[in-house]
Amino acid sequence: MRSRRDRARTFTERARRAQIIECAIEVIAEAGYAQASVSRIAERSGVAKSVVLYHFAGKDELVDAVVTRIFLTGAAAMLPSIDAEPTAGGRLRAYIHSNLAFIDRHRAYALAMLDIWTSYRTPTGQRLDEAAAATEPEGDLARLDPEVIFQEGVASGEFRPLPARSMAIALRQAIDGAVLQISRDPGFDLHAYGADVVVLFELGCRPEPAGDHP
Amino acid sequence: MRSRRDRARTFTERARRAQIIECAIEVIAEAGYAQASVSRIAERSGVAKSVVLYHFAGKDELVDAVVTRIFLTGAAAMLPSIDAEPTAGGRLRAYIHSNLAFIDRHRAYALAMLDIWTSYRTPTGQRLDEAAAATEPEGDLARLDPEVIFQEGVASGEFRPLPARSMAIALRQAIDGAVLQISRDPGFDLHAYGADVVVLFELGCRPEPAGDHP
Amino acid sequence: MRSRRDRARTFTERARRAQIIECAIEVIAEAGYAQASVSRIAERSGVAKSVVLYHFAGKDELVDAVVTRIFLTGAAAMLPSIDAEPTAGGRLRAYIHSNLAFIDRHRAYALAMLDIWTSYRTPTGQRLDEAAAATEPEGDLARLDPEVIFQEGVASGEFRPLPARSMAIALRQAIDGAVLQISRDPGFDLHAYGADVVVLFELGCRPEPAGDHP
Amino acid sequence: MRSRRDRARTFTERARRAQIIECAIEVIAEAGYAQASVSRIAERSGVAKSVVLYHFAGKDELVDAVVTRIFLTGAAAMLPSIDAEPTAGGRLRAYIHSNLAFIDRHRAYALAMLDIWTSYRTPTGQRLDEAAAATEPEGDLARLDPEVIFQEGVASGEFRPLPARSMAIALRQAIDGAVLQISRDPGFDLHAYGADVVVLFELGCRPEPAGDHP
DNA sequence: GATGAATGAGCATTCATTCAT
DNA sequence: GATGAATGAATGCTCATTCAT
Repeated sequence: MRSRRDRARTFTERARRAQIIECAIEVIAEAGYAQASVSRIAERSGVAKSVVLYHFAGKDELVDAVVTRIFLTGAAAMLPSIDAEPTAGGRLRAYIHSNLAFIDRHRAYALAMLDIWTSYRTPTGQRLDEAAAATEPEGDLARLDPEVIFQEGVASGEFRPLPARSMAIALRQAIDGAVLQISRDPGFDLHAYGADVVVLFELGCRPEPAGDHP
Repeated sequence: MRSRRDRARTFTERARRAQIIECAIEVIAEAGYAQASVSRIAERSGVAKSVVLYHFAGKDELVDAVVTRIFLTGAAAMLPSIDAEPTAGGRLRAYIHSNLAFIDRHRAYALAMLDIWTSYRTPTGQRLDEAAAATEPEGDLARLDPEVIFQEGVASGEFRPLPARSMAIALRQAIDGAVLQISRDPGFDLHAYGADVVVLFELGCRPEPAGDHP
Repeated sequence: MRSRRDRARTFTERARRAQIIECAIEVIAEAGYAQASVSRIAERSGVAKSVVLYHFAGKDELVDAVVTRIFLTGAAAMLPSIDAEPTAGGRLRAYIHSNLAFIDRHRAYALAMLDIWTSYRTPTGQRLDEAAAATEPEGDLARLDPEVIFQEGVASGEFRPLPARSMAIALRQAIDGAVLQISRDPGFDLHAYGADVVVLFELGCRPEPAGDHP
Repeated sequence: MRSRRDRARTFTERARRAQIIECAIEVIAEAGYAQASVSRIAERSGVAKSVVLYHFAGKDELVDAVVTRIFLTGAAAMLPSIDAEPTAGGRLRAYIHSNLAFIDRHRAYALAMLDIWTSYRTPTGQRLDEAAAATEPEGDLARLDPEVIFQEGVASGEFRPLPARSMAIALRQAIDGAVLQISRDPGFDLHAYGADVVVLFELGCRPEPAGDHP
């Protein structure tokens, strides 16, 4: 669902939007989505509350823009590393490491995304998925879905015949778990955790040696 | 008048409390913690808003009761299966299967718990962990912490020398991922997913055969 | 306006009422009228909230009973001293001293009375005067009105031809001022203040010597 | 957005605030402080409840503004008359007359102030004194404290060696008594009462003639 | 006599949103 | 473009009162 202002924005308009989005991310990351009122976001941005709602049709559109911004930034950070890998195993490792590196470098982004992901609900109780899925670029979403990597690994024989969907769920959750950890303990070692997750999934994907199940 | 906590509650009181707790769980599961106002919970319970606050000192006490109720139900469902297993591997499997079975049988409980776990913040921004840790029975909490299982498996040589903390995070997240899935797709096959997670962690925990890395 | 239970109360009933009245006075004195909810008064009395409203038709009737209790106690403490004095000047001194002595000995009574006097309002905004005036024994009220003393002093020539009404207002207020003081500083010296007030009014009432206004 | 206090208020803002303060004073004067809810004040102002809370951070800030408004108006009305008098006796008369004149001309102000003064309690039970003392201009407060006048009169020999504190209490109470009277009987003659109080305190302060106590 | 339970009216406050300027 | 002002809906909570037992 595109706003009437989606096309042909002036430079100022784009700059203001970007600034407000950035501040919204910070506020959500620091105080949590529930405490991130339009007022607080405006205050952080140094503009009047009504300015925020001038640039965004409503709070939902702002959240939408925030999600898109985080997603695109994440995709830009992760896709090159992943696409550079020729093997499914390589892409799996690259996926995990680049995602955790992104989380480490853009903690506010990761925290905000997780918080929105878990807290955002429409008045009817639905989660983020629908609206977001509609606005996000299909292509990138697919390329960032680890299920594809697992499927490719199985198809090429690199991985055992594993259930790609279940593995993808477990992997996404393992990575999101890292965000939860840094929200509780900023000193949490993301790099080490990433290595541990890589090992877990490497062991969990390896084709069984012939004599393993005699 | 003795204070509400001082003495045993009457039958009516216990029944009402239980009913309100149950309704609160349903509302949280359906609409999310943020949308679960005292009003909505009362409405669902078929009583006036003030009745809820007559039986619970405040919203915090209600949430507390909800968390305790879910936790105790979960612990009662999981601990027997886990404690019955003599090996760490057996306990790991029992942990996963009993947890997913509990999620399947008490979907609202699982959804509500996950939502509270991720959404609840004290006014100062802290998450559930602290308050909960203080009020919940120490012993059960520890026995339900998968980190212990991993540590025991490593100690006994059943498992490879794995990082217990990271593995516990990944496992908890893998299980919570199942809750997220059923919230999006009630037809999601929890049993199959459980089996897949068991395999992933069995493979990820197995001691390396001597000649594995020649 | 007399409640239907005004006559023929059992012993238990009277005891309960007296106990609740006493507790109400304490609570009002300590926390202020606005904070003196039926709940708090019941709690202090060690009975259920509904018991208070079983013995008193409503909060207003309770306040009424409190006011009457305080007034009667005060009258009983003051009237003998006052009535024992043959002269208006003597009665004036006795009035001030006995009133301040009563305040000192029954601080909770005095504080509660002042608080009700200044804080109590009917929903329409009217002060205590009406309802109270209706229930209090006319005779005692009149004998405790300092205006009468001033009138008698003027009539007998003991006092200058002073405006009895204004003097009575000023005197009542001077005495109530003492209650305000102890509410702010319990160490306030009521006895010394009483002596000062006596001097002020003695000087203010003395007939002018012949040559004073040449 | 700059915080509400940061910079000069706009004309509209100042006007609305003044209007709401004025209405708050009226409501407090008529119905009493305890009954003066934000709702009633808004209703009287002809605006929505939320408008009041848009212009004042909370009820406390509104009450603060009310107290300041009344105090400053009163000080402006009284100080010139008092400061114009060279003698303590003159200042005493000016104090009483200017105060009663102010009460007469701004009846709502006087009633509201008295009600706040006697009814306002912080959640911890403290009265207005502390917070007010902190925010009000030190100088004016001191110059409006009658105790100083009594002390000066004693020091200069104009007055007998009287207890300044007790006299100040009695005087303040005598004046507040006038406010109570008009709240009960709007026809009460403030001017005449003022003259009576002046006489009372003149007689009560006069140095004793040498042969007075033979 | 006593009380637990229930309730509606009211409270201060927060918030997303609208609108005239 | 930007914003101050206004507003209604909703939130958690308190309280006096009613009523069946």
